[in-house]
Amino acid sequence: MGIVERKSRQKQALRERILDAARRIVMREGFASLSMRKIADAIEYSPATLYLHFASRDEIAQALCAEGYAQLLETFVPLAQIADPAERLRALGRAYVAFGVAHPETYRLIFMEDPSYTGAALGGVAAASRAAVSGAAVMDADADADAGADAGAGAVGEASEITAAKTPAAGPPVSEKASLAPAKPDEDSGEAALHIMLCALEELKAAGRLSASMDVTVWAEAFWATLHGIVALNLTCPVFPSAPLDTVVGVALDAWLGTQNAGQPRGVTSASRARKKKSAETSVEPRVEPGTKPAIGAETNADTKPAAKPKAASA
Amino acid sequence: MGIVERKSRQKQALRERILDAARRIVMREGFASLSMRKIADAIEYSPATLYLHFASRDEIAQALCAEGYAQLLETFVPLAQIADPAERLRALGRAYVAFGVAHPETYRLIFMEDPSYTGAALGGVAAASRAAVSGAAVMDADADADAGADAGAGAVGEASEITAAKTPAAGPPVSEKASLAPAKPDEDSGEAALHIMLCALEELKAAGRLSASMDVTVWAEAFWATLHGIVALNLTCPVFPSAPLDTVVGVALDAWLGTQNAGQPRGVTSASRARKKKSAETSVEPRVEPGTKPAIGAETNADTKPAAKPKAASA
DNA sequence: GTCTATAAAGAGATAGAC
DNA sequence: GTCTATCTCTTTATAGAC
Repeated sequence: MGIVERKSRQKQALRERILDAARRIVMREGFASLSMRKIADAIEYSPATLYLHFASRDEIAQALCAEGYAQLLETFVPLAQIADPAERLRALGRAYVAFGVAHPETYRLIFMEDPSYTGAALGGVAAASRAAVSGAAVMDADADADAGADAGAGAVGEASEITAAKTPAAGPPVSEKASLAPAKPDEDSGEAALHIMLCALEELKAAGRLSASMDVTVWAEAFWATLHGIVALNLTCPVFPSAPLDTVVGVALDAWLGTQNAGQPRGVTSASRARKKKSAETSVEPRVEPGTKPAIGAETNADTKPAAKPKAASA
Repeated sequence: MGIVERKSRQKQALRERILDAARRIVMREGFASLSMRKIADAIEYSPATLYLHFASRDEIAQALCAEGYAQLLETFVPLAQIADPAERLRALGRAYVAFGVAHPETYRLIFMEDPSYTGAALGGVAAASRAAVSGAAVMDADADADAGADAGAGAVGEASEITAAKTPAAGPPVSEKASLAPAKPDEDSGEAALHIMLCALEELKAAGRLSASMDVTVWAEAFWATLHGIVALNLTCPVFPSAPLDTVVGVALDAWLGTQNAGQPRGVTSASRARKKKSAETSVEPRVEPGTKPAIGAETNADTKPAAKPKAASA
């Protein structure tokens, strides 16, 4: 029986190579210019071979999307343990923007390209959010969010392994993936990511720091829209952030979460912070260069913004 | 000389027909599937003819963008006269979202497609905004604004000229072009539209209703990003507004402009309004069906959301 | 499983006749 | 100015040899 297993492994390996190549092409040239031929060339196989592993270009795109959602979720998980819900939301917001800026083409693919891609991983999120809002008490949800549980450890530092483990398609080694659920790229990581935000919001409301009459889901969607707008404009509008992106994000967070700096991590008064914080601001997500002008943080494994325009198909 | 004029007119007419056809195709099938051949078929000319009027597909796209910006500006102009700056910003925000929802493919083309398209009409906006912030007093520009004159006929009244005036990059005296500025699609309507918002913001600050230390430009950009995010998610994310879009927009406006309903047009208290206003809400822009579930207002000349996915090029 | 070869469709853009 | 005809290039996807 070892033979079939080996073959299965080989097949799986080629599948991964295909996805790897596809991911690289998307990051380099944008999703629009991803083609079966390019993938085939990149992995030095014939185009026909790809169809033995994926039924169509679209299926590859879906797989890439799932990876993207998982990747985003990974940046969220370690932040889920921040105690203060407002501060946690701030961190999540910054991480979200940082993710979009660091992986422009991935973000584009996931959130700005095709409704069917965006919807695929978010299909049940509406239902999920409603469930969270209605029934479950504030904290019960993080039962599945084991990340936050043991995270009782230090600030952000400890949980990093958790996320590291859930890397993409860690497939074989993961054994019981249930415990590491958020890592699986083929799971609905998108919902999980939004769920983290929703939970923080619930706590915020429970703490009385959000109008009791406010519909949490609506608030969350509007908040998300703000973050998405910042990322999207940043990727699409060349003149968008005339000020450093950090500043814009800060203003937005202040608008949504109030100007209070209840949390400890930042030591600037809200008033002075609102205007020009380019210097003192320290972002929460790892590896952010505070002084960077336009980007929030981009060095790690970042998609390079394609020089070639991501148009449909130019001659 | 009448002959050359006639020929010029005919040439111009064909140019318009080309653009008309292109616009229809974009609205029906999305920009990605706009091709020279389709345009040629639509107007019953040969593809080669198109190249006598436009150097490339890209040039046609640029022209469509300019039209789109002008269209957006037109919806802004009548709102520019709303006296209270906060209320004006609310109206502008709602109009912006309504425009995006009513003309999804146009909005996509202008703000979500290619940076070069988005940047073309917004090139100088950063500089312009800075100029507005620094030098000119809040109201000074309305001297030369006759643009709103004919437009102002309708609903909101008299002051529309004010904003219309500041349309172009203010730099060279507006003189003759200013008169018809908002209508001309080939002018930088994009800047003008954003400028209207910027002015309202300046007034808001001048009225002391915005933190004096706040950088207006940053605030404006973040505010814009929120609106853009709402529209963009609405167009791209199938599950986005779980609540009526109106509600989400309302929450966002409350977050940015405070919860006060200083203006008169809406008769709901801010508290009750924030949660479920699907019924009582009356939007400011014309022709808005209050009861509509997902859309803010969509019947007039709306792009139909293409059934075919606006992907790159599917087989 | 993987290949070569190719079908079928579509794109942008141009040459040159009229 | 307009057309026909065509070049060149790209794409997804499949058939059938090996």
